[in-house]
This record gives sequence, C-alpha cells and structure tokens, in this order.
Amino acid sequence: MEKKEAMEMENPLGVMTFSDQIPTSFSSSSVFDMSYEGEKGSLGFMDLLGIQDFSPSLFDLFHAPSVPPPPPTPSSTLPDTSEVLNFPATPNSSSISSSSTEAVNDEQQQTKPAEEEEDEKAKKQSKPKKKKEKRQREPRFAFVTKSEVDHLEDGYRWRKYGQKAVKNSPFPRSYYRCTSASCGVKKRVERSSDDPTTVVTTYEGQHTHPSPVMPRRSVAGISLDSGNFAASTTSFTMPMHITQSHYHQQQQHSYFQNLPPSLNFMSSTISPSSFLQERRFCTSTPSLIRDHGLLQDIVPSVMRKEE
DNA sequence: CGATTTTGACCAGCGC
DNA sequence: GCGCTGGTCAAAATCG
Repeated sequence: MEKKEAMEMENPLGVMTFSDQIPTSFSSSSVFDMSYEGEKGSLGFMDLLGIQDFSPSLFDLFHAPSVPPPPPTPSSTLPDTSEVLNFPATPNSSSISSSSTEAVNDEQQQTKPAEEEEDEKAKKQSKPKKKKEKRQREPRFAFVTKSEVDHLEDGYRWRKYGQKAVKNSPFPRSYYRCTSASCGVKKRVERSSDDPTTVVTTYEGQHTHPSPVMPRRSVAGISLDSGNFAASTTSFTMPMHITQSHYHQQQQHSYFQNLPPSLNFMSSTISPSSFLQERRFCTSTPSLIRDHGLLQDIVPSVMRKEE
C-alpha cells in the first residue's frame, strides 16, 4: 500500500503530529497517536513539534511546551510517510500525523462528492475502470491508541466488511465501513506489531451525518467533563478553541514557514478565524462546541473536503 | 429476523 | 506475465 500511495503522491503534504496522553474510553492511559494521511505525500512537520508530556487533555496538548523541533526537512528528501504514524519517542507521548492528498489537492476533491460515490460503487462492482485515473482516496486520518480493544468506540456505528492478515505482523487488520447509508467513511483497525498494546486506527473519508451515538458526558464510564476534553466520545473530538490554539502554536514555531508552498497551507491559508468559521459551519451552537466526535471535529476544513 | 461478523474469493496495482 | 499485497465483495454464520 505504501507503494501505491507513494505513487499517488505528487505534492508532499505535511504530517501532523500531536502528542498527548488522554483518558479515553478504551484505556485510562491511552497513548494518542494520530496520523492524517494523504495520498500526495506527507511531510513530517507536525511531528517535528515533538509535543510530549501533556496533561490529559487535548487542550493542554496544544498549549504544552514542546521540545525544539528538528530542522525542517525538505519535502523532497522526506521518506514516504503516507502510512507512517510517527510513533512517539516516549511511551506516554503520541502523535498526530497528517497528510492528505485531498487537503491540497482540492480540485480533484471538489468534483468528488457526487460522482465519486458512483465511481466507487462501479469500481467495486465490476471494476472496469480506466487505468489512468487512479482512485482518489478520501483524506485519511490515523491515530495510534494504547488500547486493549481493537475496535474503539468513536460515536459512530461501523460494520466490519473485511479482515486481512498484515504483512510482518501477527495481528490482522480489520476493515470497517460506516453503517450510515449515504456515508462512505471507512476505517481500518490494526494492532501495531511493534507495540501490541497499541492500536492503529485509520479513518478514511468524512461522515456525512451526525454521530448516531453521542454519549457526551462519559465514555465507558470515564467522565470527560472534568477536563478540557470538552467534546466527547472520542479522542478525535477537538473543541474549537483547541484548533485555534493549535494554529497559534504552529505559528509560534513557524514550522510552516519552512515548508514548501503546498505544505504551507496552515500558515498561509488558514487563519484562526477561518478555523472558527469552519467550526461554526459545522455546528449550530458555536459556543457550546458541538462535535460529531470524529474527523470532522479535528481536521481543519482545508484538509477536508467541502460539501 | 434484521444487523453484524466471519472468511474465502476476487480484483487491482505494483515490482520483478 | 507472474506473484505479492492491500482492499473489497458476498455468502454463510452468528448475534441480539
């Protein structure tokens, strides 16, 4: 798969890496490692943040001091990290790495929504698709969580549609699809062979509907109210203000300034207000920070596809 | 009985 | 062309 993605990578994108240790439904001390994958390539810039040793909240995550970032690496010399999850250096740290073809490759994205569904269907059915046009994947967002259970509760309902043995890993990879009719979001779940205590979950696509299951006050008995983890059922959830602070932090470190234009979207295209606006767009009650409990709650709009 | 999971088969893409 | 691998399909089994 790496190969495939590498092939699809035309514009290297950044790899967002956050780190945190947060309480989740699956573990009282979950390592949180997220990776937003992209087809056009990725660049480890967020992981350069080296964020670690955070208090158990995403909010803190974006405010905690970070270690000095390593010198920016030219995208051209970066390895293919489309599937790399940037495991944290420390046991308690984790990372969110992101890269998305779609994030930057908007044009193709724009034309996707309606026609893509059909395209995908056709693909699956008879697959008489043209070779030239490789399948454009949805933005993918992966994270690593220290958990004993493979399938983590994230507020949505999933139907397992496949399972495959993973090369060089004793653990199988499971494929899930959102059960909602019009929602084509998929996710892969696999246990890390390096660290069997961690689960790698990769989301692909955007939910086109609100979370059908939204236990907002607690997850598996773990209340989230006490912390800043204001939004909800899953570690994916991120309050608006966090997103904003995230932006600021990035600005402070000026990581993006050293990135190629295609990677510089965070500093050049996104402003705090744009984040806010996006959030408002997603929520009817901005002040209350409504989340759907998934990607859409954490991934900036520019990294997602607009409907 | 409908929804979900399991699992073998199938297909596409890729490297050799 | 062949083999490998990731991803998906779909029938059967299982679950609630």
